[in-house]
Formats: sequence, structure tokens, C-alpha cells
Amino acid sequence: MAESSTRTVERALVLLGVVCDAGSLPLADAARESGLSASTALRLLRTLEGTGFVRRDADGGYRPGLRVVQLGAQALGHESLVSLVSPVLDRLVELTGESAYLSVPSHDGAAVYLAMREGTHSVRHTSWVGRSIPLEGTAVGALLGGERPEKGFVAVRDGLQQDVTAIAAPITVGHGEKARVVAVISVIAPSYRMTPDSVAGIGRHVAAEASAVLVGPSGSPEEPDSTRQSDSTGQQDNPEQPRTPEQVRLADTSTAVEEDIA
Amino acid sequence: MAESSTRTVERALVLLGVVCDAGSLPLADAARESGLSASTALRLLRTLEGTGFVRRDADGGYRPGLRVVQLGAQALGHESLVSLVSPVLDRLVELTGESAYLSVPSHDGAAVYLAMREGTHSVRHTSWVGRSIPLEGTAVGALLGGERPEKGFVAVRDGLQQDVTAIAAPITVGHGEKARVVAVISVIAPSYRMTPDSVAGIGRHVAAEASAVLVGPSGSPEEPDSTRQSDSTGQQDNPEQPRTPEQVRLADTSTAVEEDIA
DNA sequence: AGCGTATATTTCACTTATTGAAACCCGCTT
DNA sequence: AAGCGGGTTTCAATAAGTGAAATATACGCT
Repeated sequence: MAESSTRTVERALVLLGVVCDAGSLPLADAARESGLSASTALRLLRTLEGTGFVRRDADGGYRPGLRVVQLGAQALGHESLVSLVSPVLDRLVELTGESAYLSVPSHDGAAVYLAMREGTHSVRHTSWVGRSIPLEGTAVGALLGGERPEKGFVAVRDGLQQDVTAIAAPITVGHGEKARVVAVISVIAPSYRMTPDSVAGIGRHVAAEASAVLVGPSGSPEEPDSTRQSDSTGQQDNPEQPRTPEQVRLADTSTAVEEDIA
Repeated sequence: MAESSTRTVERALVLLGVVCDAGSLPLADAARESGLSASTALRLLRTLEGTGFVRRDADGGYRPGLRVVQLGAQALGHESLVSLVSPVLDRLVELTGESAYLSVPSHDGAAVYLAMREGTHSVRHTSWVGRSIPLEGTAVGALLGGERPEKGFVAVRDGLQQDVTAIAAPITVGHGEKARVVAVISVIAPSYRMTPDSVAGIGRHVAAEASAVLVGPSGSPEEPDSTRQSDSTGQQDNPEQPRTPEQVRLADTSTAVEEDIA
């Protein structure tokens, strides 16, 4: 009851994770890293291959398949928080010039960036959607851990990363004692640019934006999920994009010609 | 031997696909759509849940988990084609004002958008990364099916979608008869804007860009270099083992580009 | 309320399907 | 040649997954 685990599936998923982490690796490594016998790993990788979750390259190595990309993009498209927060991130970048992120708690006790906008300064912080970040010693972690800062935001200088300052505020659902932090919005900037004043200024903006996300223009808070079926204009970005400034395109419903069909 | 399938794993993956497609659905629907008994579906969904591949929302429905987003982003990051083609897509958008896409064949006999750039016209075509597109009646499909157009590009008006014209060119590897199409670059625009002349003009550009991708401006494929500011370090992704400091991403372009799925 | 339907969850006997050691088959290096 | 390391196949043991049925729960409907 408590633990209904299908060993086979679990193993296959671990294997998938290993392959995605590595980008490409031979069977032997995959088996070793996931603690499986070669024959078992081979069998599982083959079924993963048959379903498009992994594929093989010329050297025989295993690499992530397209199905992974596909499902990832779909999943991100269904994250309504992303579309809710997109304009907020845009605004923060505009106001501060620094990079802005949306993160949510992950299942393994860490957090994951779900959306991001790059800052406009030529020296700016850069990360990518899907990146996972620890909770210890980070502004995001503090908030997800339940911290409820006086002024509505937390600033951490040189926490996870040297020379980088993170300023974060929680998106909460519920009121009073029962409030729960469902996500965190943060602005991350090079520390050398952050004076106490600028931190305070950015903090005010972040806190204000974060607290307004679920309230909406009219006032009453709404549940964050509200997964509308249909095909919201999904978006997905490329984690590494040296040249192009804007990475995540937001759901621009304005006058785009259309989409759907499958 | 020929088909080594791990039924359990296959079922779980189907289930994962169903959940990602739906965005959110109750157990009963998931079971029905994947042709499983309720108890089996429940068991499998639970293990998917335990590993973060799905999660449950307040209504008890199942929805894609963060692990999916995470792996998807990672996988996309390892796709060297994406980084090679990114500047090309930028250029096409700049030249034509229309949306530009990179697609590759998928394992199930369709194609998937791996990257895209939105056009600049206020009325423009919009799709998303991860979207899968059929081969029949599409420009992309024709090229992946082996068609080798005279002028280097294929244009299809009102194919998959009404009022939309697609202009596509193949990225091939190998020469002469042994050339294989590994990906397709396409520009997609509202048909009303497409005169024979503009189609020809865009086609020329697309064909030129596509044929140059794997050749590179100076002969060998080069990566747009990684002048990423700050770090983005602190790769504390998983409490597992030391991971590569700066993610190798772009390192494997030359060899990795050589193949696609099976 | 009372009834009916539909879903969520648990149990459990039946085996089927997964497992890993060992054997085998490469291509390499010593 | 012999040795070595990775990939692949075989195969018997048995661990592990399966689904029907029972139970619990939740939601309309008259």
C-alpha cells in the first residue's frame, strides 16, 4: 500500500535520467551508474528506445530521445503558472535589467526553474529552464522552506553561487497561517552591482509582483492549476542560447495565426 | 531478441504519454485511454508519481510532473542541432519576417519541432517546440520522405493547415545517392501573404541556409561559442556524483549531428 | 434521506514476465 | 596468441506484476 513501486519501471526511469544527464553514454556506463546488470540495462534501454525515449548514436551510445523533448515541452505548456508569471518576469527584467526566474518545489526536495527571462545588462546571470537548485543556502530555498520575510522578500548574497545575489519573493496560496508557498519569483544579479539600496529596490518590486500574481486585477485569489485542456500556445525555450537575447517566448495570444491539430 | 519489450515499462511510458497529452486527467480516464485495468494504471501512476514524472493536483487528477520538464530541457540542451541551427532561424526570421522552424523525424513516423523562432509580422504562424507533425501532405514530410526538390526547397500551400503555406528545405548528411535527410528547416507563413514571387524568394533563402548548416561559414561546423556571462555553475543538480562543471552541451557537435532516430 | 452509478483504492491467488549469472561474440591491446 | 572489456544472447529460478473482485468513497438524482 504505502509503497507500491514497480521495480522495473523505477529502474527504467532511473536509466532514463542517467541517459539524460549524460547526454550520451555507452551501455556499460549506464548500467554502472544505475546499478543494474548489463543485461537488464540493455533490455530496459531497448524498450526505452522502442518508445522513442532514448535513441542510439553512431557509436552505439545511448542519448535522450525526442519523446523526452516532446513530453517536456507539452508538460511545460500545461503549466499554467508559467503563463501567469510570464508577464511578471518581463516586467521585472524591464524594471531591473537583471535576469528573472520562476521556480517551484520539486519532488526530491529541491527546486526547479520553470521559466526565466534574461536580463538586459551585458553581464548578467544565466541559467536554464529545468535546472534544479538546492534549498540550502539559497533565497528560493528559504522561501520554499517556509520562511516568511518581514518585507516580503529574501536576499542572499553569494549563496549558491559566488559573486551572485538572489532576491526572491514567494507566491502563496491561502491566507494567514494556512498560507502555502507554491512558487518563488526571483531576480538574480552579479553581486558587484548590488548595493543595499538597489537590493531593497529590486526586493520591493519582486515582492509586489509576487504577491499580485494569484490575486489578479480584480482581487480574489485563484487556484494556480486550472489546467485548461485545449492547446494553450505552449512554449518552450532552449536552455542554452548564446546569441539570442529573449529565450522564453510567452504565450502571445494576440494575433498569431493559429496552431493546433495533431 | 528482435523485440525485447518490457511490458510493464512500456505501459508506464504509455501512461506517461497519456498524462502529458491530457495535461490533467483522473485515474479512470488514464486507465481507459491506455487500455489498462484501473488497478494496474493506479500502480504504475504511483511509481511515476514517486519518481516525479507525474504529480497529482487537488482534484486527485494526474498531471505531468517536473521531472518531465527537467529531462526535456536537458535533452533539448544536448541536441547539438538546435544550437547549430539557432542562428539560421534567427536569420530567416530577420529576412522574411515569418516564423521559422527546425524539425526532425520522430520515432513513430512523424516529425517534431525541435526549435522555432516566431516571425515579426503581427499576423504570423505559431507553433511550439515538441509539437509533432504528420508527414503526409506536409512540406516537412515530403523532404523527410526522401523527396529531393529541384530548387532545393519544397513549398506546400494549405497542407496540414488551412490558409498556411510552408516552405521547407532539407539538412542532409552524406553526398550523392547516400545523402540522408536528418532535419528540415522551414518557414511558415499565412497563405494570403504568399505570392509566387515571395515563395520563391523565401525558398531560396531557406534552401541556402539549410545547405550551409553542416558546412559552416568557414568550412567546419562551429559552435556559436559560449560567452555566457556569470556562471550558472553550482551544478548541484542531483545528490549523486560530481557532474560536469559547465555542461558540455555544445562540445559534441561534429559527431553528434550525424544521426537521428531509427 | 435513499438509491444508483461511477470512480478510487485495497486485497489476493495466479503466473507471467523480469531477472542476472554465465556463455558467447566481437574488436582491441599486450 | 592470449587477455581484456564491452555488447549481446540464453535460460532456469523466482520475484514481481497482473486483474477480478471486494471495499470504500463520492457524487448526482427522484
